[in-house]
Amino acid sequence: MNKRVTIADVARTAGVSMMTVSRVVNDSGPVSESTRQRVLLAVGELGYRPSGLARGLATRRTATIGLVVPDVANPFFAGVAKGVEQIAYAEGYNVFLGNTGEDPEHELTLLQSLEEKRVDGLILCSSRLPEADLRQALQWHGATVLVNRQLEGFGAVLVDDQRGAIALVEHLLSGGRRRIGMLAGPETSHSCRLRLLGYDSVLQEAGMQRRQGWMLRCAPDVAGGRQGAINLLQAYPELDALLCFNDLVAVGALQAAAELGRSVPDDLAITGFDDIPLAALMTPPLTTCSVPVFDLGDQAMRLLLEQIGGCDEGCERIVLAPELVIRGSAP
Amino acid sequence: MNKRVTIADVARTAGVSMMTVSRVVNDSGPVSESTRQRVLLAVGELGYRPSGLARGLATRRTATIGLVVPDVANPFFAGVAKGVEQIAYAEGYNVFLGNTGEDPEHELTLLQSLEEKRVDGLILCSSRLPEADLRQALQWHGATVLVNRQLEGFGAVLVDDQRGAIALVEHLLSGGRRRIGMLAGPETSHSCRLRLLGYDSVLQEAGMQRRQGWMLRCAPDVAGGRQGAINLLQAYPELDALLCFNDLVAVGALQAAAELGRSVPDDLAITGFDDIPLAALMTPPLTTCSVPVFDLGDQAMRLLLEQIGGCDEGCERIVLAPELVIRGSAP
DNA sequence: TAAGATGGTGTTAGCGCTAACACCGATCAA
DNA sequence: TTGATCGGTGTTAGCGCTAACACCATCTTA
Repeated sequence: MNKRVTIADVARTAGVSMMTVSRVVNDSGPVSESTRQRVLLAVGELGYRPSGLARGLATRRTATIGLVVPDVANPFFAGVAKGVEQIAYAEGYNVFLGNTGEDPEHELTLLQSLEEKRVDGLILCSSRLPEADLRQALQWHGATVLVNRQLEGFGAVLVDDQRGAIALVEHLLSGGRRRIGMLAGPETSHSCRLRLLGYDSVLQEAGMQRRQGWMLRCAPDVAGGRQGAINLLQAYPELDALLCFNDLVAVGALQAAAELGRSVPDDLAITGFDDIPLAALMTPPLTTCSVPVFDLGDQAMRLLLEQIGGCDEGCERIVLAPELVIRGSAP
Repeated sequence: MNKRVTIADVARTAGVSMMTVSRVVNDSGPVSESTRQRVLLAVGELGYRPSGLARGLATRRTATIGLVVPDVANPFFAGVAKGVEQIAYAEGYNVFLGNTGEDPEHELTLLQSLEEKRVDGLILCSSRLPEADLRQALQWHGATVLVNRQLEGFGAVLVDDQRGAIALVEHLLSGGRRRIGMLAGPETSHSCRLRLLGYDSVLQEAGMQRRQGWMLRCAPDVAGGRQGAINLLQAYPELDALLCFNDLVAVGALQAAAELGRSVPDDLAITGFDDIPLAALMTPPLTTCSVPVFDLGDQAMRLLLEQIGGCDEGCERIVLAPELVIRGSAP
């Protein structure tokens, strides 16, 4: 690994000034065809690769955005990431994908290091930070868009979680279920709060307040769902339906039900949320609420681009509608 | 968004030189306790965040490594990523996760942009690039470790794919299957080549050459597996087993089998590879070959650290053993 | 007491790049 | 003719940070 080739080396080789090389490389400003060729030749010969660090320092742009998610292994976020990337790459931006592992502390350090990298923008999915910490962490960032979370003054792309939960619970009620438990997600999850709200409101309206204890929180993944369902079903065997925070949790619940000898859907109905690809593949396939994940990412990136563009219009709030998907786990 | 706070602002506020601020912020060199406090106060007051760009330019280190995978949504790579991240964060490195979407061209531009970002190291998983392109793309990179792919002169962490495939095929044979088809992955996949080799070698030894056409390539995901299986099974209904490139393909095949009215495992055995979490959750659960994904990432990062450390010992090749996992889809 | 070591601080000179302007000859309109 | 305009090129001055050294008090040690 010899010393890196710099723009000065190229300039010397091609017999022009550094500025001219810069013009050729970035296609900015006029350069005669013959010098352009000479420069490109030198670039190829030497294997010159401009330093993004130096360029970023000089231009105050890095052509990079940060995308922070709680769990890359969750297909939900993988979908969002695809949406973001598609637009980003088309616009010449790189995407720096960061994984917090559902850990707020890690989320904080990640946000900090993205700030030090001087990313041009930030998309933050389902932040698990308390509001005060979140606001503090974002105050020095430039363009920022939140996904699945809102915060006064920031652009956001959201799902109408409450409506989704309402649809699911109403569906369960119409299927004759009366003792509906809920496996909720993290307390700091904005989506979870809204889904709980929806759940409660339907029960209230039907004149059947939620029984104390029928709601249990668990980690928003398969293992968490399994353990949560076991705990919940052993404590309250009378439950005839489980409204799960998301599909992964529902998959865990499905597993737990099998282990406990409860048959789904006859004996116990189970619903998820998100409609990840896996949902349709389970036995029985999951009744869930489909969320347009790709659009979430896509819209978030568009909003971010507006903010970066500076037209100050990127702070709106976009709400996407989820859609009830009825399958075998709760027909 | 006011002008950014720089080290000079902090120095002025604290009444010291920039160098002293730098010493405090990086904890390098001696500083008296009283000035340290004064500087930290100023840092907090102004909300100073050092510029990684400027620092990287000055130190020639970015404390960042690049991790390139073909598909973040594949739990296999999510597992590898977790392994990499754990070690990386412990050692103070950030991980820049890049997704090629199985597209070689995108892979090239990604590698290029990582080079421009001057990452300190690169972990490249299951590269889909032809050998010549790959070598060319890596020649200017510093420390590099490959996962699931080998290339003369580069450190690599591999799975003994051939042995894994052999174990699977022998298991199928011992279960009485005689007409074993294969749903293979991309031609450029190193793992795929080895698994094919294993498959052929067992058949050869058993004196039963693979029938022309019993091998079909498909995209290495659920949709690809489903379509591939439909094509293969319609062309060769006599097949009594399907050796799938990976678990996602096997899941697709499972779907296809159901659609075509073939019962698994009675009528048709199906095997996967990787043992992603989903594999155990299918109905029937997948017989597969378990790969220690977390270790793959973990070892790759260790190797990379050795290379970065410069002890020149990071170019070994580490081969991890897969393990046959027998479940319902091929008992 | 002179010669060194040590802790604490500042100065200088880049790292590799580009914004902004300056310059020069050629072309063009009035 | 004069001045304006424009394509093509170079010069200067940073962007924000740190390596390397210089400096000056103290404090050792023989």
